[in-house]
Order: sequence, then C-alpha cells, then structure tokens
Amino acid sequence: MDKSTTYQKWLAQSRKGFLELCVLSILHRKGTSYGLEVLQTFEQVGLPINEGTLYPLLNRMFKNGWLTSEWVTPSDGGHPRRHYQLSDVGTELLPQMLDTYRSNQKSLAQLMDIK
Amino acid sequence: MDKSTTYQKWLAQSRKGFLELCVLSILHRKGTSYGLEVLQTFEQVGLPINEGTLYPLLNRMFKNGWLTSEWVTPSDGGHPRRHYQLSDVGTELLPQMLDTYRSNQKSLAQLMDIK
DNA sequence: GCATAATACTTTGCAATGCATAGTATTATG
DNA sequence: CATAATACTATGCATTGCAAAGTATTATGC
Repeated sequence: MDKSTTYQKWLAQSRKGFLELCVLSILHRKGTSYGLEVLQTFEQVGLPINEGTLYPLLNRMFKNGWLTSEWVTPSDGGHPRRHYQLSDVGTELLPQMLDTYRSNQKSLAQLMDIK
Repeated sequence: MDKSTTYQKWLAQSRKGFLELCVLSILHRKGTSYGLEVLQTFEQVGLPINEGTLYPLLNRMFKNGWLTSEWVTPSDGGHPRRHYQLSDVGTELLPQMLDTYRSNQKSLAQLMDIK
C-alpha cells in the first residue's frame, strides 16, 4: 500500500479515544452543547471531524453514562436540537483521561530522549 | 456497563496509532532494536504494553514498509532475534506523525480554553 | 544428559471506533 | 409550494489493542 494511504489510515486510528477527551473538554467548558455546534467547535480548533464520527460518538458517550441529554427546541423557533452535558461520571472521567493523555506525552518525550 | 470497564476500554482505544509513533521514536533513537527490547523500553517509560500488541504491530509496520528487518543471532550465542530499524519511509513518517500529535495537543489546549 | 525455565516470536479471535455514505425529519427561504 | 439549510440517524467496513495459547530455540540445575 502506498505511503499516503497508510498515513491516512494512521490518522484515523490516532483519533480513537482522543475524540472522547475532546468532547468531554468541550462540554466541560460550554456547560451544554449539541451535535452541530460541537462539530463546528472541532473545526474551529483545527481538528475537523466527520458527522458520521461525531453523532455516533455522542450517542455512545450518552449510552455509557458519560453524558446526559435532552431535546431542546430553540425559543426563537428553529430545528430542535439534542443537547448534551457532562454527567457525574463524565465529570469524574475528564481529569482521569487528561492524566492518561499527559502521562502518554511524558512517556513519548522520554522515548525521544532515551539511549 | 460499569465505569471502570468503559474507562479500561477507552485506555486501549486511546493507544491506537500512538504506539506506532512510539515505536518509530524508539527505533530512531536506538538505530536498531528487537521485540523484547522494545517491549522493555515501553515498560521503562511507564507505558507497559502487551506482547500480543507489540509483535503484530512491528509486523504491520514492516509490511507497510515503515521498517526494515533482519534476523540476528547474538555473537555470544543466545536466542536469535528479529531486528528492526527505520526505513526511508519510516524516517519520513516520524516527523509527520509528531506534527500531527502536537497539532492535536494544541487543539485540545484550545478546547479547554474555549468559551 | 535431560527436564525445566527463560528468551523470543507467532497466531487466532474478539471488541471498539473513525469514516464514508446514504437516509430521515424539521424549519427557513424565495 | 419547492428547494435549501439545519440537525440527527443508520449501516457497513477496515483497523488495531488485547487476551490467551502456542511454537521454537537457548540456558540452567540436578
């Protein structure tokens, strides 16, 4: 397989798990948000992701009990949105995941410096 | 599913892709190495991984053309080892992956700081 | 010398998830 | 009223970390 293809595949793989951490961070900061807004937030910070990635992701996180969710119809009319926010579990998980992420960072830094 | 279980699963997922970056870094620093030594190196930097993870990983990276490989019998006797080192492709990939990793770091930092 | 341990790698099957693509439903616009 | 925009859902695929068991070669202890 050619170089750019394997790299593209690696890119997708490298996002596994990381996206959960990002979503938890977004909802922690915003308090509450919904699919499209989260999608746009990802784009704003230079990490565009696929619709077909985010929506199932939010659903899984909800089913795992990391998020709570409710349908909200905007007061000014507009399409109803499914709002999400951190559950107690999600609130507990966020710093744990951050620790893991930073620990991995340190491990990598060590590897780059090892004999 | 209970909290600790979903967290454990996330842990495994979050290593996808990351381990390739680590292996490339190790081989970049060491010049050459083999399975068990790489395994021990991971452990030394506080990132223990499974045998059944590493060996297939090295094989895939080799098949993808990221690594070169040769069987080496230690001069003082001992079990023959399969040595690996970076190929030209691997040498090119390492900084690319590092860039991606750091770019993700920045994105996450922004997410944690966003309104 | 022979059984056991240590070293080193291989193989198989499973579960989880990012992506691509297509589909559905509701609201806004001309 | 038709078309576009907003917002979410559903399906199938490929990839990979892990667990567990297996294979083969070399070293060690009695």
